[in-house]
Amino acid sequence: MRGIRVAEKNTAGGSATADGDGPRGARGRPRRVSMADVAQLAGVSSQTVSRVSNGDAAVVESTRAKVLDAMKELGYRPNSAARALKRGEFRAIGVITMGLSSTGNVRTLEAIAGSASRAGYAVTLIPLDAPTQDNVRGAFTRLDELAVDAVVLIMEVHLLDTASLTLPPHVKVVVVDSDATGRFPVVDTDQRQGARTAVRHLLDLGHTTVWHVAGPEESFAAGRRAEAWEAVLREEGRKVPPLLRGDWTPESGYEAGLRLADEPGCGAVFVANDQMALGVLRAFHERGRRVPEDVSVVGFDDIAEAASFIPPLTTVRQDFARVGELCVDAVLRELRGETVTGVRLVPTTLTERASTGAPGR
Amino acid sequence: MRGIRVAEKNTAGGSATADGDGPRGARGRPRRVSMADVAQLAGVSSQTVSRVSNGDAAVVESTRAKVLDAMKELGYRPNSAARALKRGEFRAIGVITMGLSSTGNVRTLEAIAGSASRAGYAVTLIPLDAPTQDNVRGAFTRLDELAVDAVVLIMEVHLLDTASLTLPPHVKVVVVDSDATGRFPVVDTDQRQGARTAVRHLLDLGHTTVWHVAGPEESFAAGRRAEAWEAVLREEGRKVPPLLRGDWTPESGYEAGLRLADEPGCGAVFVANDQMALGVLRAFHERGRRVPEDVSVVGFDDIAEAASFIPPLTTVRQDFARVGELCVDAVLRELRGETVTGVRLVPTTLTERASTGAPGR
DNA sequence: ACGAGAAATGTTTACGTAATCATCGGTAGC
DNA sequence: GCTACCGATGATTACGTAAACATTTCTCGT
Repeated sequence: MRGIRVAEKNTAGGSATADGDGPRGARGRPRRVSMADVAQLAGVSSQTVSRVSNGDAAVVESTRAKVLDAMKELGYRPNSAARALKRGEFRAIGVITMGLSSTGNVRTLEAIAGSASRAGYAVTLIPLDAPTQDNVRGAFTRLDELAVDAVVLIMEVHLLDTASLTLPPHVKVVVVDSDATGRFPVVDTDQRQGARTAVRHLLDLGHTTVWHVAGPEESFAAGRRAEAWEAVLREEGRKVPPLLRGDWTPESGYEAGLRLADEPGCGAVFVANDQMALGVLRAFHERGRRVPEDVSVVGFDDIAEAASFIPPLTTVRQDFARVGELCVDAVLRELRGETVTGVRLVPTTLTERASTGAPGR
Repeated sequence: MRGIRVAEKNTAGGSATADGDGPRGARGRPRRVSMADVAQLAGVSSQTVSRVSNGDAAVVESTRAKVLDAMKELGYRPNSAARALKRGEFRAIGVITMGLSSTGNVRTLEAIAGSASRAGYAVTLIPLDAPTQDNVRGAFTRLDELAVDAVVLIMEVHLLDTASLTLPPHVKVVVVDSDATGRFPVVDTDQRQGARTAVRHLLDLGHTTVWHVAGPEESFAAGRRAEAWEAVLREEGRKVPPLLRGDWTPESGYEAGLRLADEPGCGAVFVANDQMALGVLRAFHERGRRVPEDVSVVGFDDIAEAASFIPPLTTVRQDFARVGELCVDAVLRELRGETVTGVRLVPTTLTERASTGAPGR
């Protein structure tokens, strides 16, 4: 048993209904306790029970107490299906993600769930097995059969572009990790600012230029980070080395790292995420390129493991909690009927650790 | 715009209702398309629409076609709230987790979401900010206001033990990462088998004994892994070194690693998860203890990063996908009225990489 | 003391679906 | 040709809640 009990009705004694041992349906199957049951026991109308249940109406203290007692005795719980039907809203937010493998998605999801919960909203997870357009289309098609009032899309932009999606008219949408389509509000980490900070940090340390291991081409975030990297170098009149591209995985970072290890002029690398940075560090380690003595490495994300890499990784910390908060905020505004547009960017902070240092020591 | 359109009603021309421009509620507010609207357009009763919508009743082909056409023209979508109210079930599974920071929780959640989706069930995420008993109690209290038919608890056992929780009587429960309380079905990775495999692997390589960095005391999984570690050593008549304890984080692994680095007799370590193993590897690296030449290290989980550690980590792979699958399976059985009891254990596999080798080279 | 007005509570109804029962038309058996 | 039955479809109703409207009770100013 271990301390878990199943709630029992009528624990306080006293029969709930006059005609037997609790509420029963047509076929004698025990029914859940409804407002009518509470109303009967409390000697009030079911509407008064409703008012007490929703807290907001004017009910005199003595009546409220009677109703609350009756609720407690019967173990009354509002039926959310009936509520949703009557109110025309579910108090639920759907989150569509392409898998939970990436730290960013997960942490954003977690923050959304937290904020939503605090606002009295539930979060329904709508996973996509594979990032195919068919799957995306399918998710959108089923959207209005799903019990959600709004949807947060955590998705790379190319899947939104190309699929000709049909959105149910009453479902509100907020997009993360994508650009402003003009139709939906967008919340995202300030990718440019983060990438600029990383590159400038390396230049400030005295490196003549900075190499870049980018994320996949389809990724909006990867594109922005690469753009900002190049922009800073050009602003500062530095040579722009050829760009290497990975797919966010440590393995792809390792591949890129092997190639960088063979570049004699490579003294500083900005890697587009921490997982790839891990691979880069391993490649450098295997090739005898010391970090940070020979090469400095900066990552992006600040995953839980980054502080324990060899060496501990200097990286751009994303504030996923804030992203999630803003998503929920935008969703709630939309549900209130406000028109929310534009892009809200969440700033990053540079976490300096041991993987960066001055060149040529 | 980027290819996203909002669905329009009546695209095929032809007015939906005789009296105006679409269905409207009492206050003229546009209403969602209901069965009645479809029925009117198709010239049948709403009951027939229901039958078509649910697919299972005997409807003649010509009638079905008429109804389907009308549905398409009006853009009809079933109202899940009304459905849930009528059927008395939500077709939704709640997942209660203590945060999504641990890889295991996330991957189990992901697998649950996938399996549930395939079975036509939605997944509602019920996050707990902090693993306090108040929070757990609160989640359980709100459970039957939430639109779920069943709940999967991914939670360390001590929180279940000590909190005197009250479960709504109609909500089915399945537990992960916990022991058999006798009340609920349990699904879990076979912690013992996994740990035994890890320890035996090290002994088979020729190590005289194996040290262990365990997870926190409150964790059921950590306890089982430590027990199995000790059991194997005793079975084999080996010396049982003192147990070190971490809290699953890389930092705690680093602390343990520093201490192990000072133990001259330590040639093999079984670390209870990969994140702590990362910390151990860093500590060994800093202290000049070569892995695997001087010390062998085995982890547990096989996180995405493990293959890119320095050196790549030999670790026990958990089959989270299978765990999620079995959770959903158990939940669905319970919902069908079957009585599901006992523990279902999912086997692990050892992934051999470069962090283990024969001793004393 | 009386009536206006407000506050508290009750009554009716609709939300959209699907189970149940009723009805209608056709068909096979005699 | 009549009845018994079956398959297809329609009509009614309940699920539990909350909005809208109705009624009752109380308070206060004159």
